Formats: sequence, structure tokens, C-alpha cells
Amino acid sequence: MARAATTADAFNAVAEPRRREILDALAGGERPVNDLVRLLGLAQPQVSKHLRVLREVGAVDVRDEGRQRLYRLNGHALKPIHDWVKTYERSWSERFEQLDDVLEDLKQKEQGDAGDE
Amino acid sequence: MARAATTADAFNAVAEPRRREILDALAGGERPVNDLVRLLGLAQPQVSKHLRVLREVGAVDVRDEGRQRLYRLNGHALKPIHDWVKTYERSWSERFEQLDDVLEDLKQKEQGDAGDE
DNA sequence: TTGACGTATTCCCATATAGGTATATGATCG
DNA sequence: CGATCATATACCTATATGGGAATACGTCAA
Repeated sequence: MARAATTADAFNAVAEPRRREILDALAGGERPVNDLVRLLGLAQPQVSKHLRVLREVGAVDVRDEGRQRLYRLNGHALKPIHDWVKTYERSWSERFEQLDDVLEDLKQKEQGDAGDE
Repeated sequence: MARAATTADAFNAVAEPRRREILDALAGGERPVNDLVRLLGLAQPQVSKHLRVLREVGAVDVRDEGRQRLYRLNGHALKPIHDWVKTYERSWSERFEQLDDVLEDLKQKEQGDAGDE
């Protein structure tokens, strides 16, 4: 087997920097393809291809408006990524380290108190 | 050009589900390779390869202990992912929607008050 | 209808896998 | 030293890109 398809899930879709840029651009609101082409400085077909991948994982929605196709962010598709990486926040967040200290204290007090139950 | 290397950054490294599983397994603490082999049910060479990728993006550290190599999680490498995806939390979090409401209220009050500066 | 505009799709190519299998490397034991 | 355990690496293969160029498709204007 080769690498998993970029359309397999949000993790793969978002591994490509250009696609993250597209999502960042769409964070400001709905945009037609050519807007993105200008903003990212990519060729139009490339943008369309990236948009397709993002569509397939549900990270963007499309709406037809005359000859244009307006793309809109659908951040919900990114929630699994957030959920996963959030559990590692402890590794770099000072706040969580302090929380760990507090929990450690509580634990020791409990042991100092009565035993089981 | 083909797809970016998995060792290019944490986003690419973590796009592979097995590698996320490895990190999840290491969240419990330092482990030798064979532990991971058993836990994930993968062939040993595959695990070593995934670990190499994770090492190259800094998501794990290694330590030699006799014939074993103990791998340890280094969640700091995942911070960029968290930082990026966090900005989209608004899309699904009820808390953020409520925050938006509050900010909207403040805005309207400001406009009701004196004008510029 | 003809033409222009905005997008999507098709082809082609170079590249980087991820898995399987075999093997090399290192350390420890007898 | 020779054998064994724990890992890493080398090879090979099928596959899925991502970019470039050309082109098809749908809509609107004259």
C-alpha cells in the first residue's frame, strides 16, 4: 500500500500547506475560486484540485452563484484534529503543568487522610 | 512534485493513523520498540520506520538502555498543529458562539456610546 | 450563435511513501 | 568467540499524489 489518500480524512487533507492556506483564507468568509488563486499565487487548476480534496473531507462547502463557485469554510471537519492534539497540550502548556501540580497536591492530601472509599 | 515528505513537518508525520497510535501509546510513558510492536500489532520494521519519522519531526525522543531503545513522547512538536487548528474551534464550540454573542453586544453598546477615540 | 469568463477535469511525470521480507548492526550472555 | 535478543536499514512493489499544460463545461453578454 502507498500512503493514505489525502481525501481519507481531515488529517491527511490538512497535511498539505496550501490547503491550510486555503482554509485560512476562507476563514474570512465565502470566496470564489479566483480570489483564492490571487491570494495564494497558485495556478487555477491547482486551487480547484485542492478545493476538491477539502470538499471531500467536508472542510469546505460550495455554492453556485452565476458562473462563480463560492467556497465556504466548514471548520467542523477539523474538530477530530483538535480533539486529538488537545490531549497533548499538557506537554507544552504552563497552565497544564500547574494543574498537574495541584492534582499532585490533592493526591497527597488524600493519602494523608483516611484510606479507602 | 509529489506529495511532501512525511518528515517535512508534524502535520505530515501525524497524518498517518499508526503514528498517532504510537504517540497515544507513548503518552503513558517511555516504552521500548517491542512494546509498541505488541500494542499496535504491527511488524517490527514498520514500527521502527514510523518511529524514525516521528523522531525526525521531533515528536519523540530516544534513549539507549542496554539492547533496548526507549522512546519517549515529545508533545512539543505537536504545538504548531494545535495552534493552527485552535483558530477554527469557533466553528464547533458552543462556548465560542456565546462569546461571539457577548462581543456583538459590546460592539453595539460602544456604538451607542460616544463615537471615535 | 459566438465569445469570453470562471472552474473543473484530464493527462503526464517525478516522487515519496507504507507494507513485506530479508538482512545488517549492537549489545548481552555463556 | 558464538548465539540470541532488540532494532534499524535495505530492497522491492503498488499507489497516490501535486504541479504543469491543455482542454472540457457551464454561464452570461452581445
